Amino acid sequence: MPELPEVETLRQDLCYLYVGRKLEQVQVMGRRTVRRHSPVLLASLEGDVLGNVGRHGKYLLFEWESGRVLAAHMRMSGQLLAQGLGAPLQPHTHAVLAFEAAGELRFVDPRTFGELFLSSGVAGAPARSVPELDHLGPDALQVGPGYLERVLAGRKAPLKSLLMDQRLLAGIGNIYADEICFGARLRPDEPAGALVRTEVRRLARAVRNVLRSATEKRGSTLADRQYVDLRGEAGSYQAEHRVYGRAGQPCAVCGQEIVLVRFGARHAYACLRCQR
DNA sequence: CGCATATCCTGACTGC
DNA sequence: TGCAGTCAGGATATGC
Repeated sequence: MPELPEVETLRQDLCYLYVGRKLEQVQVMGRRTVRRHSPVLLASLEGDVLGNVGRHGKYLLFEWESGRVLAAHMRMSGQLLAQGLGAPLQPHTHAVLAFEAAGELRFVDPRTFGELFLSSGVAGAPARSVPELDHLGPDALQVGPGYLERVLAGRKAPLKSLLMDQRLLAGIGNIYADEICFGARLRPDEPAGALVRTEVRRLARAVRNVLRSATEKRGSTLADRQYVDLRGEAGSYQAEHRVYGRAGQPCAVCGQEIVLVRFGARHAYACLRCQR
């Protein structure tokens, strides 16, 4: 389930493989994948040249030379895969973009939560020019301590819930929320508004450090291999996870057992000795 | 408004 | 071995 580091890895590879290439043919098989508008609208991109691939939070933004923007979100099980022209279609392939002399880009998604849509906005301008994404907060790599202090003040919801709230900051999901809380030495189930200034500063540093390091390692690929890169290869940040999925294992810092903390219907992995 | 909960969906896993 | 039940959790809708 791609979060910011995985989506950023996809973005970089997409730029390398497809920017400057002409889109030859679009096929949409999954009605649910293209659900915001008629699937045939995507075919109007045929003949367009890819100018850039941007990202805001977990959204990929394909910016075409015509000025149009194709947005993609993988949600839980979506994958973007680069394949040779006409290679056998794997199950749950919902869309295929065939590029001139660059093979096919395929959207594969068993659970069909992911989506593709052509934005009513225009490329070239900042991400704000995609009106469908207006509700998102700033990209998580762009936020600093001042912003976090402002949006967390007075909030009673658990810190982890707010870190994952895309309206506050965009790009953090389940795995990195846990790793960020550990990096900041803060309890994920603590009311977010209870943080004092030095703690918010630690949080801002952890957001940046964890997301940066994870992107350098090309993201996290778990045993279910729900996230793999364009070539189907795994990331390697899972080896650096300090708490996520490590219940029962000793904390790398203090040796105390990592536990699964439950709060409401949610849960988080944490070291309760290191984290407040 | 803020916060919690149900929903979408398939595949992997658990327990009988 | 098979099969029902549970869980995974990103975004959105709705309920309080």
